[in-house]
Amino acid sequence: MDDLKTFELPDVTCGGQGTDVEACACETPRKRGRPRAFDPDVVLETVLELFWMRGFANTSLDDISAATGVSRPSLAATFGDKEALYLKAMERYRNGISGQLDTVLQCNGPGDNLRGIVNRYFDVMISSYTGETEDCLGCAFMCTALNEAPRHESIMSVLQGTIEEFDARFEHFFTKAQEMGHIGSNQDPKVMSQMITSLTSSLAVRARAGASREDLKAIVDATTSFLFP
Amino acid sequence: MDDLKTFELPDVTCGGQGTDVEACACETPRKRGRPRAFDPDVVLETVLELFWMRGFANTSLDDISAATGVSRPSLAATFGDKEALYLKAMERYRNGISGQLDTVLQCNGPGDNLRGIVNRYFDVMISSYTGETEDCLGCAFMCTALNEAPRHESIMSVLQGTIEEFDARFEHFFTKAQEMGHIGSNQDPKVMSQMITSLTSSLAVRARAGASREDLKAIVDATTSFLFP
DNA sequence: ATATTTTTATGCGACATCGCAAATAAATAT
DNA sequence: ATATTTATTTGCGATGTCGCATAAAAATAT
Repeated sequence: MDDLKTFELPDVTCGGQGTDVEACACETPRKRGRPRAFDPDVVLETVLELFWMRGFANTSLDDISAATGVSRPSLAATFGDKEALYLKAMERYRNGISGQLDTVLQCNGPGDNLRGIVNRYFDVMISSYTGETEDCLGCAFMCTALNEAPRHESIMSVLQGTIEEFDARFEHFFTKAQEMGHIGSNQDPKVMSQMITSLTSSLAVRARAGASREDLKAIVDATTSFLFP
Repeated sequence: MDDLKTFELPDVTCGGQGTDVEACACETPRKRGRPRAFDPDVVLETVLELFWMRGFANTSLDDISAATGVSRPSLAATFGDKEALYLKAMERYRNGISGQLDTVLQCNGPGDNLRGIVNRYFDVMISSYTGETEDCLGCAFMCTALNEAPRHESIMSVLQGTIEEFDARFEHFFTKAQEMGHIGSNQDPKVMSQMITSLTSSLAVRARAGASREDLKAIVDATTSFLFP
């Protein structure tokens, strides 16, 4: 059962987070002009929260400026226009999730079975969908990018890329799992993958509509019991 | 196999559509003042298209006025403010889908089996998600309501109601199906229902991201073959 | 110290959006 | 015919939003 170790998926480039202005004196000879008064990553985190809860169109640069304490011209100089800022915030969001999935979608030693791994995956997603506050989060892509995709080619593109990443991840995962005999040779890895991604989008919708962590876990448990008996 | 006929679900109130101004002289003694120069239902159809493709915040009353030929004050007098107009358009959308599901989610005589019924259901949903143009539609609720829900209690409420309607519909459907022995007594109707609703939301997301009718049908076929062998 | 570079602060101008108010138009009731 | 009712048209004012331009500040290079 420990040959599940070979489940790990190829690394997804995970942008350098937590780049503190002061702490980053590791090797940088410090640039020429006036130094930035804010940490771009911290700003992007706040920006993500705003877009996530209010949507792209409903979030003004003034809102962002007020919430981050960074003036509009500084935002523009650092991130570009509103769309570029949105894309950077979403890229960070996606990398954060991807990094967690890289960790969780592999075997943690013997006794770790397929159903356990899949349940861990859903724990990660449920956490990201429900957060730590009372806010109804859901998936930041589904909540905001679905809305904007037809009007912004770049947003459509990143949405498609995210879907493809999830598909590729799970198709690869279940193909490997089948090769090792953890699912029957009569089952289709593609179908298993579709079940997982489908349930994922369903959880995202329900979370946005107010479902609790427990509600979502109950749904996941019932489904994984059925899929991995 | 024809006892599947008892599958039909309770009627969902389906608002009177196609109310033509002239054709509706059936019984109406015609109201007092100046008659309306437009059909509210036709307007709502156009309004839905606008909101669907551009989202709530990105669609201005001026856009709607231009697309429908109805001036802003007339829109306000007929439908109320922007939020009320959105809700009425979405109610019409939902009723349209519900009406189709009432028809399709019941047995059409002997030879109509569970998998056939579920496939018919997905045909309806795929049609509504892909439409007849080149536009990437998806689900109007997921594309727009997920975005606005945290900021508008009424939109959150109609989103929750729609989710509950689908859940109730399929839980009832599979409970009946199980009582009649069309699915094993060891299977959980709730889980089957979750599989269907999950796949539904997945199709909606994929459609919005550009998946074709054929792409979606392939996913549905693979899944229903697995669920109803 | 002075110049150079980069970021920050302030503010203006153009435009879109919404709600509302007043005047006009088209029907029925008496 | 006149009055009444309802819809439509036109237009104004307040607000929000974005992009840009200019001035000030804070660092390094020489």
